[in-house]
Amino acid sequence: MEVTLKRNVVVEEETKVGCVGDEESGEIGKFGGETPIYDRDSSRSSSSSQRDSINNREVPTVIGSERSFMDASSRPSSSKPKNSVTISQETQPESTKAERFDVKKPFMAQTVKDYQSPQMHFFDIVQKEHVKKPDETSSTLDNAEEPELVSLSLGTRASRSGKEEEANTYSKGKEDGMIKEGLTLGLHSKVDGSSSGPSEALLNLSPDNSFEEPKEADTGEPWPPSKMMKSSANGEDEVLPQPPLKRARVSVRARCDAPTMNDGCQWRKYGQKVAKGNPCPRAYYRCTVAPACPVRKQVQRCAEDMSILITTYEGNHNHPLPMGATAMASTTSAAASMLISGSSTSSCPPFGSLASSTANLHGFSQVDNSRFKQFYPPNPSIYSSASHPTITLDLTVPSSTPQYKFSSNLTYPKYSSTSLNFSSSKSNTIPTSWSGGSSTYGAHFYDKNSMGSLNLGGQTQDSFNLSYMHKGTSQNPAPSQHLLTETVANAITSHPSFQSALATAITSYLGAQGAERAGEGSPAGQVGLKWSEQLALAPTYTSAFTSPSNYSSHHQGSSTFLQPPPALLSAKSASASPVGNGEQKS
DNA sequence: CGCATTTGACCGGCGC
DNA sequence: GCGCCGGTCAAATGCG
Repeated sequence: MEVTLKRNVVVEEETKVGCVGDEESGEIGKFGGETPIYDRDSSRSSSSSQRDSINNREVPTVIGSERSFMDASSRPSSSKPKNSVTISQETQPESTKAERFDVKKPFMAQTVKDYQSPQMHFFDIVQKEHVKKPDETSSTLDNAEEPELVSLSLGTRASRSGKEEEANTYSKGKEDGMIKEGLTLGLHSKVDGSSSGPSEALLNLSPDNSFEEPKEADTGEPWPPSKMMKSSANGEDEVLPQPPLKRARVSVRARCDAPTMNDGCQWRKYGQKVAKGNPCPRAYYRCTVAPACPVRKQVQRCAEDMSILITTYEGNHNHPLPMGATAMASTTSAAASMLISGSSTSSCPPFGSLASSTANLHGFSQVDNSRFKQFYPPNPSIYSSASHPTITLDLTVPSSTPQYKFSSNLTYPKYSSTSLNFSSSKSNTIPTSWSGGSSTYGAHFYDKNSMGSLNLGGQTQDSFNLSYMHKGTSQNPAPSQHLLTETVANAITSHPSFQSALATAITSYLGAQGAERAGEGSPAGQVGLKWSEQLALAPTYTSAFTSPSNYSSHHQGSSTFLQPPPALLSAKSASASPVGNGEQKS
């Protein structure tokens, strides 16, 4: 939470990637002068210190420190169902928070407004589509909608039941809020399709889960392959006996002094361990915004560069996200969707035809490998564990102004990993490029939706992967980085998922900086806000990506659309199925 | 007193 | 089958 994504965001896969470390947890604390996250004693003290730091520093941040959320919003322990998440909540800030948010409140309020309208619009569109194409959109979608939004079940099989239960549980708790959630869920389910339904699409990193998880609701949780296999077997899914994928992960590298990045969600630390590849201890957090939220995150310092904090997200939120959390969630979800669609898709039928997915993978992987390795040398260890497809978002930016270049590097054996590198050399200022892309994309997005085809993913991906990636790879096996960059940039631009990911990343990034600066009193914060606003301005795009946490669920839904949920929509649209996992959606 | 964090133990997957 | 390793659990601890 720290919020301070100061500059760079580097994406990496697992923490393993870059870190070499030397230090131990205690040392980590050194960073930032902050409390060492890992260090026990220090941590405690640190915890307090962290808290303080968070509170104090982060204040500027939109959402607030984790802790603040914890306190403010429902705690898991309390298990009280949250009430519907309403915008007001977003603002959540309690009295304490209020202080923090003073500056931002106005912005937030406005932002919320901005989002609402678009979202509403979005929902309408979605509903229309469903109505129009009941058949095509998987049955699941229909299901979801029909009853109440609540039913996430969608096409997914058994897992669904379990998931639904959780979802229900969760929703039950909130009865009041239920409706919204229901919507949210419904959307997700629709969108996601397969996915785990309940959870928000945003974080739905793992397609797999979505299908498989029988029990828990959460999709987020990791399923052992065996389980997955079983479930699949039961199910019908198109899921072939593919090797079970574990949930996709999205790792974000950012420079931060704080022990953890302030992503707007509430997290509770449940474990810490030293991973083999990195001396720096890895901290395990689980989302406490909702009691049953399956989302987990791993935080680890990069040994090489202690200032770099690698945060890996896994799972989908099954609850509305706080405003602050939206950006990150969107980013991660988008990245995940990309990953899924691009690479791991195969595992997830919903995402697209296997063939397409496979093609994507290959293309993607190739590209990455050949070209992007440059950016990120493949680290064998990284992928080794690879049961988890991982996308890395690199937020480390050398210059104060975030530049973005995308490099996707995939080395990937089983799973491709994609990294979005904002730090790269060529840079377009985010705003410029982004804005252009976003707007364009947004238009695109809606169009498609309006058109009724949800399969952004299918076509998009194909086009994206095949066209861009392939071109790059095949045609230009060894293009200069520059070419690569351009190619990638183009691809990204065209690809919704990338865009969304980029947008969110940028947004979050700016927001973070802005927050910091704001805290500092510098105008920069405003800039960040403005930036967000700009994004918001584009109704389509905005709604999808920047929507406030409250809308997160909605947001997800929207995002889902944005991202291509593949096959479901397109290829499989005919079939009922799939579940769509819409998860991915960004 | 309540709660979050810490941390050792435990579990399951994977490779040899 | 064994060991390694990642990830999670849960009792203990300490803070507010």
